[in-house]
Amino acid sequence: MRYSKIPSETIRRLPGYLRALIFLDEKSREYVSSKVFSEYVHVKSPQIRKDFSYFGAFGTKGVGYKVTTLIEQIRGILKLKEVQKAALIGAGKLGTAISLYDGFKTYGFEIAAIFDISNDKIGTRIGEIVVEDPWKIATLCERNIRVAILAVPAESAQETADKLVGAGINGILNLSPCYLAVPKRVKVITIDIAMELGVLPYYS
Amino acid sequence: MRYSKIPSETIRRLPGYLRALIFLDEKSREYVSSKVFSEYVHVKSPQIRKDFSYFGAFGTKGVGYKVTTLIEQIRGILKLKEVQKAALIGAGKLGTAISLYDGFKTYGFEIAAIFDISNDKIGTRIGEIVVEDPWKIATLCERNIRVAILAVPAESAQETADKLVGAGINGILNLSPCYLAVPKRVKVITIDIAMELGVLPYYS
DNA sequence: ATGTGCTTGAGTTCACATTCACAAGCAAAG
DNA sequence: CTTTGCTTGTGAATGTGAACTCAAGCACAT
Ligand SMILES: NC(=O)c1ccc[n+]([C@@H]2O[C@H](COP(=O)([O-])OP(=O)(O)OC[C@H]3O[C@@H](n4cnc5c(N)ncnc54)[C@H](O)[C@@H]3O)[C@@H](O)[C@H]2O)c1
Ligand SMILES: NC(=O)c1ccc[n+]([C@@H]2O[C@H](COP(=O)([O-])OP(=O)(O)OC[C@H]3O[C@@H](n4cnc5c(N)ncnc54)[C@H](O)[C@@H]3O)[C@@H](O)[C@H]2O)c1
Repeated sequence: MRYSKIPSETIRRLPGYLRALIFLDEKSREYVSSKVFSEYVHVKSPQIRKDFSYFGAFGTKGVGYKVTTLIEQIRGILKLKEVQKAALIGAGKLGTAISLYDGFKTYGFEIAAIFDISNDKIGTRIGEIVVEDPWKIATLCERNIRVAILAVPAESAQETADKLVGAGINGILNLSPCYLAVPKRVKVITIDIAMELGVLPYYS
Repeated sequence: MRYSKIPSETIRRLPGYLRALIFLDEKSREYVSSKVFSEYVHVKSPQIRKDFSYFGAFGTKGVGYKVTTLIEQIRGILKLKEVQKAALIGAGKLGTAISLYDGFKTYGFEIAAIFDISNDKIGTRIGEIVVEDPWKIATLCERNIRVAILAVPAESAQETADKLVGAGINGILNLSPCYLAVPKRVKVITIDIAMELGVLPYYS
């Protein structure tokens, strides 16, 4: 069947599916049924089948889904097939940890540029990448970088976001505890680690 | 009116409301209407009013909500009134950044203990806190620590979570890219920063 | 005291997401 | 070839949350 609209919640679950599938692939598992997969991703099996069915029918009845084709399908849907270059703004404590983190490549991201306003940091190397002056953010578009990770202090987050928008970026992962005002064409995801902790005591 | 069930989405929004209200309070704003508040939290105003109304009627018609009482109310609902001590497990790159981060106190959290398995780290100080051997995790309960932040490698995440559960913890913030199996009484929140990035290209 | 303007609180409607249930279908064995 | 057992894919039912609306109510001006 052809679905006209895909629930945003389905999209939100896909990266989690991808992560689990890559894990299964590394374990050389060839096929997985929605029932078994359910254990890995903590999503009920009818939900998993429905999610996949929005994009077509790529399972085999009686057998399950082939892990490698599923990985390819999800990569295709999420546009993660070719490596996406990302910029990191703010090489402080959190920014440095992130720039040295290798978990981004699971999703096809590669940190390709780092910017920081501090003179102590400009010109130094973090891993393989030389830290640049923020005015060079304007060159991101011509360097084919369309995604940015924002790890600057909250006070500077909006102005930096404005620069990024001006540079033609179309996605921002914001790690500061604040909302960013951006044009509709730009997608922002905000992760406030401390804020997430805030709900824990409620459930205790 | 007395509501029997509070939507989980409402609870999820409360820490964001709290953050914005604290910001307004610092700016010495005394009252805020749902319309104005809407701009700060990016939630539509009828939604905001409904969320608050689940817990009672603490607004004033024609005027809005008093910022300070709202802060107290939300702190009460989320059980954030008294300071909650938290433990950090894993003093690596990410763990160190987190332990030096002061944004947790907004929500009444204070990192009160740090554990790491590396001999190079045990006994050293991060900020004011001395890094301890993980076997001491068992003492958390008697030290009145009920919440833990998990920043160990993914391979060790489950075993560490088991130790934490054994120590009587009832909330875990998991920063590793994996699911944790825990008893129902323990609430786990997993934040996989890289995974969140995964949806960005889809929306480009 | 009365009117004006604005905001809350909540019942109702609407939209979206999850779950259910089962026919359809493949694989492997007999 | 047929049977058996399991799993998919999907319409329909259910559940959950968001949005809309508007009567009720407070503050302040007149
Ligand atoms: N450290 C954490 O664990 C943690 C956790 C959650 C959220 N955060 C958030 O992440 C952000 C960074 O935190 P941090 O602990 O790394 O802070 P930090 O002070 O260690 O680092 C901030 C870095 O940004 C640079 N910077 C400042 N203004 C800039 C600008 N306009 N352009 C480019 N670079 C600029 C500074 O030179 C510094 O190197 C903050 O918004 C913080 O609230 C941090
Ligand atoms: N660095 C990042 O930006 C980043 C981003 C997202 C997620 N993560 C996740 O956070 C976790 C930590 O990442 P990191 O970059 O800080 O790694 P890291 O290797 O720098 O630090 C891990 C620390 O955990 C300690 N450790 C290992 N096993 C332990 C155990 N059983 N008990 C106690 N301590 C133990 C190690 O000694 C080390 O100090 C990983 O799961 C990683 O996937 C990191």
